[in-house]
Amino acid sequence: MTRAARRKTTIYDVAAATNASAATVSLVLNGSWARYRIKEDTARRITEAALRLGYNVNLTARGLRLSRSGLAGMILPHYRNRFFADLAEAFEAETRRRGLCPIVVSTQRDETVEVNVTRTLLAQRVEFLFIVGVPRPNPLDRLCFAAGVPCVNLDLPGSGAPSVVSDNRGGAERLTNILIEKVARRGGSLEAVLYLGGVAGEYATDNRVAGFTDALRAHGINFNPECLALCGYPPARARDSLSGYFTRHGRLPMGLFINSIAAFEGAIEFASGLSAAALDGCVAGCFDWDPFAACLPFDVTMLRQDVETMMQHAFEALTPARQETCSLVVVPAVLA
Amino acid sequence: MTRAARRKTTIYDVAAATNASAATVSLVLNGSWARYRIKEDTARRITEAALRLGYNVNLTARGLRLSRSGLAGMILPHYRNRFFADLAEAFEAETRRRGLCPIVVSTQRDETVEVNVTRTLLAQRVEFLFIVGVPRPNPLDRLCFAAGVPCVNLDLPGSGAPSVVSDNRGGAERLTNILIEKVARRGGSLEAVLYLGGVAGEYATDNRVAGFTDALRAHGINFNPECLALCGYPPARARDSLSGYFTRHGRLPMGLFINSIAAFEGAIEFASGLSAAALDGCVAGCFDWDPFAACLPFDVTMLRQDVETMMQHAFEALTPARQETCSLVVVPAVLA
DNA sequence: CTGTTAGCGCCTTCAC
DNA sequence: GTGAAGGCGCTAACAG
Repeated sequence: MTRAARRKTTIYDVAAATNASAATVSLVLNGSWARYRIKEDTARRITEAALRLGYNVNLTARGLRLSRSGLAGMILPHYRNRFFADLAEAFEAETRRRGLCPIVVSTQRDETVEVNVTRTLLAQRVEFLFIVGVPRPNPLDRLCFAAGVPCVNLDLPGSGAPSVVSDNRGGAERLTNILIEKVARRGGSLEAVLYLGGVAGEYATDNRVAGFTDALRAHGINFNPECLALCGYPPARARDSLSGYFTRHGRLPMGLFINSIAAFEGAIEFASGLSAAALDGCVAGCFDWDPFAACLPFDVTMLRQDVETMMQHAFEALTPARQETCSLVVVPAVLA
Repeated sequence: MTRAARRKTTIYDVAAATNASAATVSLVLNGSWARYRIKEDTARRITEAALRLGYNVNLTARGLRLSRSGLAGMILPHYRNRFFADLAEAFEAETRRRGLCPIVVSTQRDETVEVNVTRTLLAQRVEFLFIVGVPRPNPLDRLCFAAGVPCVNLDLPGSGAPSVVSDNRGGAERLTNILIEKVARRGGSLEAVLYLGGVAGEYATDNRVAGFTDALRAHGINFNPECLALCGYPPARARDSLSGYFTRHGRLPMGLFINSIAAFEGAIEFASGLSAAALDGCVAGCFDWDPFAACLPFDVTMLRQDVETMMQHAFEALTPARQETCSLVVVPAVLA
């Protein structure tokens, strides 16, 4: 039989092969045959035939019948950093544990793609949807609500559904305190601490900056807006920004608070062109984590977003009651 | 109306609301109404009602009817390096371009998970499956074949389906030549070139080692098995292996051929504890790429697997004729 | 131009 | 213990 001609084997094929009815086959193959007191022999015959014929449930048909697709959806910007990659893997693991099939789709931060993908996933009748790293998730939340599909915003919050985010502010404050302590121990000036990367007006950046300035103020440091280099996300911007600082001050900042791993990449790119002497005595903290960055010959403390805990809260937020409240769960970040 | 009570609106709802039949609604909503010369007014009425009622196709039902799920599957080990992450994103992009919905699932290199996930995806009736980075893909290929679902092995080849892989051997040879040239220009001994990482007996490692030794031989270097530190994949193994070399020889190798990004991570970890003097004059080449690694203060040349081209060949291998041949396409790697 | 009919493969209820 | 029947939502063929 040629490959193209073959139709997949159905419960009817199995039924015909065993002189049983499709209903019996269904009962047996779903394990609920004991409840119907089907003869053990019949059950065995059917199981064997199914195996022999290479039977495989058609989850599409089952989904239609049961109005449950067995699909779970997640959309995220991309897989190219550890935070998103880990989130995707944690989601898949938990999803599989629940007997569902994960559908993770990246949207490259394109709003049109976000909407289209959400529409597609809803049309596929995913049983719930996690919306990760979308700055304005409300339109997507509304789509889910209209479709009666529970959803949760992760990483970036929205008012249209429960949200689970990292403790950007508290984490940044903690990280800054570590930075301050290190600088002080080296006898450096606390004025010379720079915040590098991120975008003003953005949820994560704003909160991290708030934590940063909280810590500075608590140490009696009169805050200077020039300490903020919110130059955006692309590594090249961070590189150029740090380069500019270096040119203006003739040296690196004593302490460097780096907004995220992308900015850190840019900082490293600039630093890699400097002499060892120029780097000496400089300490850094980064709100984000990467295994590569973790083994660099620089004094850098990294904060990791607690993906496991976030995922746990996200799944808890799927219950109908929680869906109504649109609660905001803030998960502490951990030192890497 | 409470959320739980709401049933999703179907074409029947739209039909009832517009005094049309379900078939007409279906035709209109699928855009093929012009072909059936449906009155423009009717079409408009139906379109409007659909929008107003928040109608959304049920792709499950459509899939059942058409025996086409609209789903495309890919399994891969994980998302935690750029090669796999880029592969996943390229797959998604191409898949969406074809009007399909991508399902990418990571298996953590667990054979049981690989089989279960493949089964699930086949049960979801994916229209084809890409199998990425599975050392022994044949069992999975057979499952797909039995289900009549086209599949392609990517990154690691198998004899049960067409395969698309990087030119491990040629790429490694090219990279080694660059390494040799650099070492020679610095007046270093070509004997002191080390291959670090990977596992003997494994497809990718074996081919890369072959390319490595090809290049050495072509330069008249009498091959020494001690130049091969096939210590495995975990960064810590590479770190310890390099540390051992350092202890034995009192210095780093002049040239370092690194099997993959994971080994590079380990090498960096060890190197970060060395003085600048100890690093000076040492050059490295890595068969793999990472944006972070690319901006480190080390002389390292990196080879990137050409994900776009691989993906292109993979999609071409989906045609029935190509499925029969189980061909092997070897895609050149590119300098990063 | 539009409605009717007949399933796609599966599961559940209800007879027998 | 097992089979028959109905229907999940959609679409393609065929009537009108």
